[in-house]
Amino acid sequence: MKKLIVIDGNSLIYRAFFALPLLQTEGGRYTNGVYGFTTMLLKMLEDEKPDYMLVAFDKGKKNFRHDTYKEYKGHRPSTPDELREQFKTVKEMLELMNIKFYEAENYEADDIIGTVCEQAKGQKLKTTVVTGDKDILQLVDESVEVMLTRKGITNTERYDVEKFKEVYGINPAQFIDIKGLMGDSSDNIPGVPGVGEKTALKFIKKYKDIEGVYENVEECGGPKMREKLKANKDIAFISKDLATIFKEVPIDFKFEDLNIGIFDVKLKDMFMDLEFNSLLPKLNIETPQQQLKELEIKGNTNAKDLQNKKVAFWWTDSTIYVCDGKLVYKLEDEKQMNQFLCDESIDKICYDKKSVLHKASDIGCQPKELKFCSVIAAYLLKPEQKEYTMEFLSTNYIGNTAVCDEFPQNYSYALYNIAQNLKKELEEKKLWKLYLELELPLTEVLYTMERNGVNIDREHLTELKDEFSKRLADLEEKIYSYTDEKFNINSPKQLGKILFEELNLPVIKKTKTGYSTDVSVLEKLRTEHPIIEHLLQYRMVAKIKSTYLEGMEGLIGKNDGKIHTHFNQTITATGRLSSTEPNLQNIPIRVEEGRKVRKIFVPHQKDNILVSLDYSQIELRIMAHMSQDSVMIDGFKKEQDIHTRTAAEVYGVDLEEVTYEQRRNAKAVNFGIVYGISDYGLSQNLGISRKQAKEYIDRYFERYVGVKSFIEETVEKAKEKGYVTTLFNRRRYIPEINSRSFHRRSFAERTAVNTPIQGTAADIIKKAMVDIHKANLACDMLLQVHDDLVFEIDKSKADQVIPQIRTLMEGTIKLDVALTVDVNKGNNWYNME
DNA sequence: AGCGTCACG
DNA sequence: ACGTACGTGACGCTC
Repeated sequence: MKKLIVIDGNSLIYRAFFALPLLQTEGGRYTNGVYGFTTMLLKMLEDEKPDYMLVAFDKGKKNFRHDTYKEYKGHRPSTPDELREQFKTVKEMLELMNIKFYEAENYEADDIIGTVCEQAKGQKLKTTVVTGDKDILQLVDESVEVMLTRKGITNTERYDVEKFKEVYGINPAQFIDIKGLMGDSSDNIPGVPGVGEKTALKFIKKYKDIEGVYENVEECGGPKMREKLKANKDIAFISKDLATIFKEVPIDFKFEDLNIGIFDVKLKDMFMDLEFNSLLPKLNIETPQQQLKELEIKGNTNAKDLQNKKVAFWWTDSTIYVCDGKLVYKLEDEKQMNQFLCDESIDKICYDKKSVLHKASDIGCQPKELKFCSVIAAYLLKPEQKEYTMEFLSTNYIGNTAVCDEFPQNYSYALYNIAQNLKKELEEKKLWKLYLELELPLTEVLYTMERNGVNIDREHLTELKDEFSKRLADLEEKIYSYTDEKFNINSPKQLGKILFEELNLPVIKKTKTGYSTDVSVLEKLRTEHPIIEHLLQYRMVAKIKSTYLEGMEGLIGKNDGKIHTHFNQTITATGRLSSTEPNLQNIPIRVEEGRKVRKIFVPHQKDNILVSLDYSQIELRIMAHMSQDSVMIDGFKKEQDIHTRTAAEVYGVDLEEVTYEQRRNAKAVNFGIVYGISDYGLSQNLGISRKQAKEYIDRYFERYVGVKSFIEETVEKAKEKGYVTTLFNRRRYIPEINSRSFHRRSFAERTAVNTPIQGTAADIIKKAMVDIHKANLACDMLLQVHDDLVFEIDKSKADQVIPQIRTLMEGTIKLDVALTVDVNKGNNWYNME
């Protein structure tokens, strides 16, 4: 029989407060109530080893009993300040212990306890109520016992039905009749004057209940007593009502939520803060491995055994380990694994949902109710983290480093507990909605895109490769014609030696290790020597050939001739996706030669076309919305070219008069604004002096005062809170925002400005992807390139589907400036118009 | 493994 | 005096 412990929080804290000396920490916090409560709770966990636990608290001073009798508990002195502050501490501690607590408006802790005991009966649980309040004794029955604290805190007396009868000589249910007659001075329940415990017990033993007493009132006691009973009949019944625990408090909970989990690591810190040094050794936060020694592992489990459970699972090559928080089950048969994954009655927590979906697909199954993905949850909490290994998750969310490959079953158990803590923290930080409505559904979209893949025109790839190989050989020859001997052009070290030592060209920039030979340097040397032009060409051609042609070729699927990139959802600190093996988010487009690579990406069926829909100026639109800058909003409302408008503002000319040069500069400033502008950065980008760059920026801020104050406020808020957020509440911590190092602090400030913008843009397109996926349109989503979605669509359906996609993309969120989407289509990713 | 370089948004 | 524009990934070289 499973065991439930219900604790009367108010009662225990009060009792501890008055029983113990007024303990104080060095910092002046009062801790005696917390200390006594904690000691008791730890003792209960240790001695009773319950399966479930719950703590009930009173809420507010008033409850429904005041409606019938407004003097109820009227004589109670108000809670001392030294005690009041301790309730909050206890609740914080319970959070870290993963122990649920409840309070309900208009009810007392007793009523919650009564309600829980009642519901526990339906679950066939053995319940122990821990309290210092004798009123609770009325709940004692075959399945409920009460631990009553006596003097002190941990000194208790256990009341089951037998014990109760022995002490009082009546049934526990009759306790309220006793109370009705004798009243309770501490609760200010009046009762019948002149009737004490002895008399009350005598009457109730004889007549069963108050009703019985009044039916036979003429036989009771002497004439004086009869007089009092008759005169106070109403009071007696009201008193009984007041003493009766209400068992139908509307609280929402499931017993599985009350599972005893693992203490949060932070509990140790809390104990140290509270100076509970004597309790620290008791805290012995057990590792999953230690606990697993006692855990039964059921091999060759049938998936049916797991129905209706909430579980976490860990999938190794040939085995799925499933844990329901108590037991670990082992699924070794592929058919059983399949059934388990597809069973809609099983709530599943996994480590990495997207890889589970892929693995499941390999055994021909579409998992259901994969409700929790630990890596995604951890990513939203710490997006700047590089990896979310099990080691990371267990040290950070259950305070344990002992999970290891040697015992894969431990992973399922650890995961079960990790997930509870991740969820809790997501809720605390208001990230749950983002998680549940955006990131988790997006995982399925990304899985589908990865499975779809992009078809490749192999023949054309070969042609391009030949062409670029020939060009590379020509360039190589030309480069060597200027040097004494051949060298490795791809080696920056060797090239630096040739340029700056053999050809004696001026050194523009240095790297940590030697001369810099990057594009910006070569561009400045262009007029100095004819070799430079060829080097620039060589670099470009070599890049295209190695990265985009040869690199791509090796990743074409043998069976389907397609490329299946991996969209990683947990890499970027801002919320963007990333793409690897291959990276399809950086296929060349800006320079014609590179752009040709896009010709190899083609539809996989001849009646299909590729369609790309991209958000126009999404980041600047978000900046306009967030900053509420009137000039920027005006530009977008009038559908003006944003860079031209900026140039007109900054140079003080009409829109029509803006020159190409002015627009180019304005565009660079606009980009800079989104990046968290600096004069140095702008000067590098435009190839101008820092002084000049600073003048541009100053002029910009004169015209765009809303943007200026938005940037200042954003930095200010980051300094205050330590993090920044997007419109969808995605969060990124900026720890260095208060650094004493100018360099680190400046970097942090730019990050603080850029992240809400870039992150909101990421939120928006992610939402669009989820919406499009849900709409089940006649299209295959293939790629996402930050502000761009690429689809494959049947030619004959394109005119119908494209507007549907566009409407969804433009409608993801209502900003103060409209979101607009441009459409391009073609028979490959190059020919798009 | 870390660096330099360069492709994209 | 400081010395970078924001966010990524892949390649080749060097150690």
